[in-house]
Amino acid sequence: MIKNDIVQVIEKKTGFSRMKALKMVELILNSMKEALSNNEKIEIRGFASFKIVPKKSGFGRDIRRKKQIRIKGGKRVKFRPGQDLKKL
Amino acid sequence: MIKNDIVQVIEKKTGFSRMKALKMVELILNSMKEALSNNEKIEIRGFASFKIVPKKSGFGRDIRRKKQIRIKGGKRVKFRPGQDLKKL
DNA sequence: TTGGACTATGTCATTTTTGATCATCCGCAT
DNA sequence: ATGCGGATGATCAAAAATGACATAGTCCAA
Repeated sequence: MIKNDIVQVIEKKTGFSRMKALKMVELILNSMKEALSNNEKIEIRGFASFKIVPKKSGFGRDIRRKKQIRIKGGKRVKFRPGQDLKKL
Repeated sequence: MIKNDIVQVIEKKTGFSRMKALKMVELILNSMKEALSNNEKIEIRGFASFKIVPKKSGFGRDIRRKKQIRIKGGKRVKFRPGQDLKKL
């Protein structure tokens, strides 16, 4: 499923034009991205929760050169599936 | 951020009633849940991708009894943040 | 429709998650 | 506004993800 598939669902279920449906999807995704950008957690019961956690990883590996690589800290988005997504 | 926060964004940006805005959010989340239920992966460029992967974990732990617990296989939803969510 | 931009894949060592359970906290439907 | 059902945190050991990079594959804006 890609973004356009979701847009089509909106079109069918609401009768909106493709552009209007696309706008709906973008609005929702953008508001979620913005919340995460502000280090805010998101919790949607029955779907999932997302939250920002500090990144501590220290090493990785460059396969080609077969040597370790230093990984800088930062932030990560932690995802946790909600109940509905656990019953799969 | 909770579901209602997203609904409010839709209300403001579109002028929809709360109920209509809520319906939009539900429609989108449900279509995503349904896709995952069908073992379908979801890929939204710039946001994130979700896909179903087999659960292989074999052990867990019961704190109270302090002993290992066998964990049965199943499915998991793997989440990968898109580019926009990595620039946080 | 097309190509530019973004994602998947494969690799290794270290970091992080997983999973059951209970109590506490909180989303959100009524 | 309330309460019910769902989510979080803590715990430990084993299992899986992370991260850089190049290539192949694909999403999606114009």
